[in-house]
Amino acid sequence: MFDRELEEATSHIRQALAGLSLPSPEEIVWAPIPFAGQWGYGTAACFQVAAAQARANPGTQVKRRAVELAEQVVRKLEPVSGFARFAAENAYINAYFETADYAARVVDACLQSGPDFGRGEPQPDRLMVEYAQPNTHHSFHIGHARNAVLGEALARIAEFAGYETIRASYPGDIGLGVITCIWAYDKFHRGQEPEGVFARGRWLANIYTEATALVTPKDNETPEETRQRQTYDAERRELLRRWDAGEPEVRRLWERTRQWSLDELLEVLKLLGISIDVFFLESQAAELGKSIVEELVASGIAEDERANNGPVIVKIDEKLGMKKEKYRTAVILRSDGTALYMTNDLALARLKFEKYHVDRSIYVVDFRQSLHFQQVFKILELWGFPQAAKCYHLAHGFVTLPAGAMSSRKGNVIYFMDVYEEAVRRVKAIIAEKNPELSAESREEVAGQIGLGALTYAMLSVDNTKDIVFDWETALSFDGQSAPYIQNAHVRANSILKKVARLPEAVSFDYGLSEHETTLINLISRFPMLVQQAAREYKPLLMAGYAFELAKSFHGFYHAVPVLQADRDDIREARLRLTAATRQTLANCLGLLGIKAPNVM
RNA sequence: GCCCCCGUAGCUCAAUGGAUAGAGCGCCUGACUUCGAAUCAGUAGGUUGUGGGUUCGAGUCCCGCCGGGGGCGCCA
Repeated sequence: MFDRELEEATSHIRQALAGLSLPSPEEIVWAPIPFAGQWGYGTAACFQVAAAQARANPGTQVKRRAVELAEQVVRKLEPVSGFARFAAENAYINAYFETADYAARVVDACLQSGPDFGRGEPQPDRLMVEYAQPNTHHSFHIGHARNAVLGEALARIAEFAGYETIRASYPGDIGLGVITCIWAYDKFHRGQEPEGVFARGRWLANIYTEATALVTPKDNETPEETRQRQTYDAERRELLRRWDAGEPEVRRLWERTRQWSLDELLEVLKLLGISIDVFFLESQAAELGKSIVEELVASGIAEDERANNGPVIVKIDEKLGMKKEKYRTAVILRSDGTALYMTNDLALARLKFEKYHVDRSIYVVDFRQSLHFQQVFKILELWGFPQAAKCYHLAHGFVTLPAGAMSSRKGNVIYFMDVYEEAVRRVKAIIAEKNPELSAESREEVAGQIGLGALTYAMLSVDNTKDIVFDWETALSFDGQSAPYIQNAHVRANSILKKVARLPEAVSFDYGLSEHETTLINLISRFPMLVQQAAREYKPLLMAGYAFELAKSFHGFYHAVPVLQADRDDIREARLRLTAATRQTLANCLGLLGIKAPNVM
């Protein structure tokens, strides 16, 4: 927002240094001055110059020299429009903005752009973000929710930052686990089908858990139990073979139950505000994958050990000439010729590049699969895909329970819908207490927005790499650093603004601004740059932290600074516009996180 | 054995190589006849696991060690 001014200041500094017969650093970097209350940007350029001198003249004290230099440079600096003054402080060169101009420019720019405030210029790269890939025949749990919420936030941020963004989902709809579920369904529950999308999905997931228990060896099995289990195991493997052979009866059973899971997935995604552009199903990738394996064997990248009852493998470290084992050996096709996860991911990558023409491909998958994706990307590289360098595995931590990992197979999972419903229940109780006059209709809508917001925020306010230990009180916290706190700031801003018929036209901020106001304006001015940074670093956390900062500043402002009751009309108008700009920025920022900004709560 | 991630306040977590390492929760003390108290103001809390190195400057980068988690040929 202040690129032009800072560029001008940069060239002035270079001139001043030249005037002192000193070389300029290659790059002069500006950062916001950390002290609250006064606005501006500062640069540590003098440290670099002093350091260079110290290298030439040993014995030079760098810090003292940097302080001297900053003072000398500032004395020689010509005024730059937009800046009130330059100051040498602590060896930094600080440029302070013209208060009234700066405030008006920030607020006007925000209100003029409205929902587009912070949106970046269109970028040439096309991105695909792949996320929300639970297996079918399971039910959507809180760990899936973290993945989905994180991927969606990334997609929104990338899109807003200016990249054309395609949202992709890749449910795993086949594999021995899926077949095990179908086997048990057909054997013990044939023809049954509960009412309701969520109830049905959950019911199917329970069958999966029960079925897994039936085929898993137990301690202290009786011979009778062992025989039974082995029979069951043989049955499900036979079913997999029949599936692979394409038997219509098995396929129909599979497709029907799969649809139950996909129906549930779509409902959950809808609830989360996620609209996927491209669905890849794992089962559809197998055929292409197998042909790719043949290609890799033919080109000498892969080795076919099937003649010796082995699988098809790629010795990645060897191919790369690595001394230490790092990427190891990847199995890309089973010895019986059936496709693996790896087979399918190779096919999928190729589809992304060749059919959807993506320049950058982002895989949002938990970090347990880091090696898998490193192998995929390296094989793509060996294969000759230039886009391999632009594949990125966003490895995120997973959601565990205080007692340990969740496991669909073991059935000890926290389902997303249970948490969501509990969140809504709690929010409703609070509304009943704090805002009883809210209409029943609004109450329903708002409770969903707040409850889901709290849950979403709890997942996005932790850095990608960290695990989240799920507990109800933390996940559904409505106080402190939480979505409801931020949403409440939005509501409070709105409650002021709805009392005026029309927002005043652009006004001057030429009065003594309080620190509360300067802090707000400073934060608002930084939003567009932050969007770019979050997109570049794949870090929704930055937006989550920022939204809280902004809300906190607004709450402070709201408490201490009168808006409607301001002493003078011009101050009142300026503060109304500042309030509106804050509301807009809060809404935009929450929107990037996939969190709704209600007008009442 | 090898590879990846993490270690910051009692707890949960922040901090583009830059200025005095910050929030929230919890504890304690205050503020609603006031634009909505789901709020605000204040108190207390630190040898950033550890030892070196690079740098004008390191929580951040490099190496070693300690501790925790994950992964390593036909699960996904």
